[in-house]
Amino acid sequence: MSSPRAETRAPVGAGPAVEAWESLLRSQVAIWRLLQADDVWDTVGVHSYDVLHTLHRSADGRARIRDLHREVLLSQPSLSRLVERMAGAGLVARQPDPDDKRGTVVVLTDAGDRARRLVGARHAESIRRVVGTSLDERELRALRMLCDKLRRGAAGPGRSGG
Amino acid sequence: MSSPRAETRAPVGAGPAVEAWESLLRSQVAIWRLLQADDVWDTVGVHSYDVLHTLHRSADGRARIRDLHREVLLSQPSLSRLVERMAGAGLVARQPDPDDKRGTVVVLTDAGDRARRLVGARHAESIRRVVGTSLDERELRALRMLCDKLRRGAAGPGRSGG
DNA sequence: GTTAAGTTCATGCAAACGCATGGACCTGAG
DNA sequence: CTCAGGTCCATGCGTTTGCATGAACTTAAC
Repeated sequence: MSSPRAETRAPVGAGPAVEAWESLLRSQVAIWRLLQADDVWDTVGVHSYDVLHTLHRSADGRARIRDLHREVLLSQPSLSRLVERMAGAGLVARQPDPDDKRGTVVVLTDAGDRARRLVGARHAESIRRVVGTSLDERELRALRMLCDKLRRGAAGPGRSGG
Repeated sequence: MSSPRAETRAPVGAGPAVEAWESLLRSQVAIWRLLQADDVWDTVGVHSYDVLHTLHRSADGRARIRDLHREVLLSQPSLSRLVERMAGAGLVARQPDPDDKRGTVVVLTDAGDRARRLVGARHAESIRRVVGTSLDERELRALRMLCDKLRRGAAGPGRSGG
């Protein structure tokens, strides 16, 4: 009760887009907390797993650093150094790109894929427990559809200050 | 060498929960990128704004560090130091909690609220442009509903490795 | 060929982060 | 009261991050 700054507009009504984004962000934070705490990231860190996962989804388990950078939420220098560390740990290998001598191709090694599979299995179980118990299958599919649409929309327009 | 991993199960079909989460995460990353790049975080950083925003939503513009920690995706020590910096910048003030002498109450100052409002307005506009153009109002409401449900579900159960 | 502009990745450096830990305080049992 | 266990915040310390920048290369124009 009572109110400190009573004249502030839009306490929760800043428009459906803002509300949706806020809800998306908060839920993501809440779930991320659980996944990070509950899951076992003993062998590879979260970002490392993200790289391994992205490589796994790429053709032949290899991708340019530039492409990884689009998927992983990490600055380019940070990603560069992460890959360097992962290469040191034997999870990936770095090769020069024959088609573009500026490029560095990151290749998923057997050890890297083994680690990815191990962590991925436990991670998936975590997700099913945390996410899968809150929504039923119909809702999960709807959520996926909306997020996919959102992502596709963000990839194209939205660029340049309106 | 040779074909890397032809027998890997579940390339995309790891279950609806995993798919939904992955989609949520990826869309969040894509949009976050745009918002970070496009928006103007010149005066306050992203985490600082998060703190300011959370304080604004709290009763009387004040909250314990413990409560802020639940909302902001940051470790407790990092949050502690962020608040310290923000206090140094005059965005917030720190007071001992009279009811719990362990606690530190963070109070939103006028300058902090001014900064929050300024950044918040531009940020909201960014969100409307990036998020609001991809989904219509019906979809935005559906997304919000699903994410809220997800967050409520994550708050209660999901704890302890079942 | 030559030159200018754009792209891709790596490195120097300061700032920020998380983990482990410690001190102060609260809570509950005996 | 006393004592054990839990909570809350701050600090030491090594690691990681992002920004700014540079080197190497590609692309396009002339």
